[in-house]
Amino acid sequence: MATRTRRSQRRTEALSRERIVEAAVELLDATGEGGLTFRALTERLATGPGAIYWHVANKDELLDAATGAVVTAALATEPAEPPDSPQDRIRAVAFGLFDAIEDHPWLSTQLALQLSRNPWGSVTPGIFESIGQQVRALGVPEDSWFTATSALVHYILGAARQNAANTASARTLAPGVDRAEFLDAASRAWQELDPDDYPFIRAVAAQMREHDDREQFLAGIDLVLTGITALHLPGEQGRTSRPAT
Amino acid sequence: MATRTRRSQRRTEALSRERIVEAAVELLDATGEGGLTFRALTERLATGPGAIYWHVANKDELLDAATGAVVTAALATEPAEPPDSPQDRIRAVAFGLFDAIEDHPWLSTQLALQLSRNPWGSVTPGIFESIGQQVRALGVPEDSWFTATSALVHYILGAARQNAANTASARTLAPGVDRAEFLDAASRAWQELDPDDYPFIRAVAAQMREHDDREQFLAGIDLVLTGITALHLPGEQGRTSRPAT
DNA sequence: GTTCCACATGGAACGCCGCTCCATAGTGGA
DNA sequence: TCCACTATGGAGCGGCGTTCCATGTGGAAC
Repeated sequence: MATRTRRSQRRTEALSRERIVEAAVELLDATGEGGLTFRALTERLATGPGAIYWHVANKDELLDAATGAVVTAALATEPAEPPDSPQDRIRAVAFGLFDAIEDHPWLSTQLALQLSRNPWGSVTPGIFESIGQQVRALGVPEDSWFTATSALVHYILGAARQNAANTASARTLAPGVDRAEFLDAASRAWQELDPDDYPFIRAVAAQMREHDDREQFLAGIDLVLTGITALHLPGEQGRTSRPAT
Repeated sequence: MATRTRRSQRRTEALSRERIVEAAVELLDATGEGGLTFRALTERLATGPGAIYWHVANKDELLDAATGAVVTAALATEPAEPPDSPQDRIRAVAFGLFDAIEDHPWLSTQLALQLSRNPWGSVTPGIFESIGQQVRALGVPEDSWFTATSALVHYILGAARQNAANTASARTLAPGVDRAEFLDAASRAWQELDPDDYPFIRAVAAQMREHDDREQFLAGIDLVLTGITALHLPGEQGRTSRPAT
């Protein structure tokens, strides 16, 4: 967040970390994960590698910054109808990330990498914070905050990733075929798996054909929310007999 | 463990896809994700790239095969005490994956990549199948199988990944410092974040210092299981409970 | 026992990558 | 006016995944 309000425009347009990250996001959106190259970036910005490396340490940092920029924007967008409960706010955050991952397919991979490589960088804590604040607002006891938030975040990111992968596969494998047709074909392929090895996947394949993505995603969130409510807020829903740890 | 009963040994030892994958896993374990190189692999196997490419299409396929081999082994290992309920079997599968990811840090990244790139390859369906069969055994109605299984799988892989990232960070950043000291330091760092931007993370940082990883992991699984039970098995809420560890 | 050929091998080389180095142009302060 | 410093862009390095191809090899056919 450097204050680059100065009028120091050496060339037609000043180079800045912000402009580099912006170009990186555009490049990723346009050409996919493999399309972000320092050579492609230098061409698009009409400069050389040295100039870029003056503002950015290396490619990983650039990818992190691009991921952070998109995620921050996704977390900042306000939902259409203002949520009036913590549950609705969690759903709003979840769909914000869901849509961002669908709009930027590379984000899926990048978030996963960020979560496994340096989980406590700048991006992940932002997501945890957004969800965690609502978990707290639900009234979950403090010693369960981390568990509840983890369950929500991991489901949200995992399911959104899987959804985006379906969309991407549909686009890549058969550009003319739309998503529904792709899922239909995939569903039929799963049903031809060995019944002895994959009885469950075969059985579940049928419903894949006619499911609504967002509804499915929402159902998973509600499942986790139900678990949180039942386990930690015994007054409001079913009580369970499991003693607190 | 490899059945090398064939007599077709052209050289001192025959090259085979199996032996290549085995060497790749060893290389990944020893030198990390970046250590798997076709050059390192040719040296270790005392051969040339051409010989390897005869058995394996490209590096991605090799990584997939290595991931598949480790995951299959993890799913196949029987738990110490035989589980007698679907819940226990789910916990056993979860800990099998948890331990595998902890033993092979590269697996974390690789599973995430596999889930986002081609989610319906050979590895992911195996995991879905293992969990899904137990979800079915729980008595969950068929139209909720996918949702329940997704929630479990995504939590398991996400939480295991995060745990492995902590272990790996502890090893990488300070080889002499053990995991507890690392978490302690990280916890203190989080508590110094801006209270306005990160109130939740700050508050949660304290419990990170003294939590037990496996217990925490288990608590998340039980949370999702509770959600499944409460939402889909209204009559049997007590069934989620487990004996105190 | 000899011939033969498809399978299998390993080394050389190609193109692209991230990244470093460096000469130098522009710019604000003394 | 000059200087010190920031910022730039191009040339080039080492390493990567991958391809190509000449050559070795062992079992089947005769």
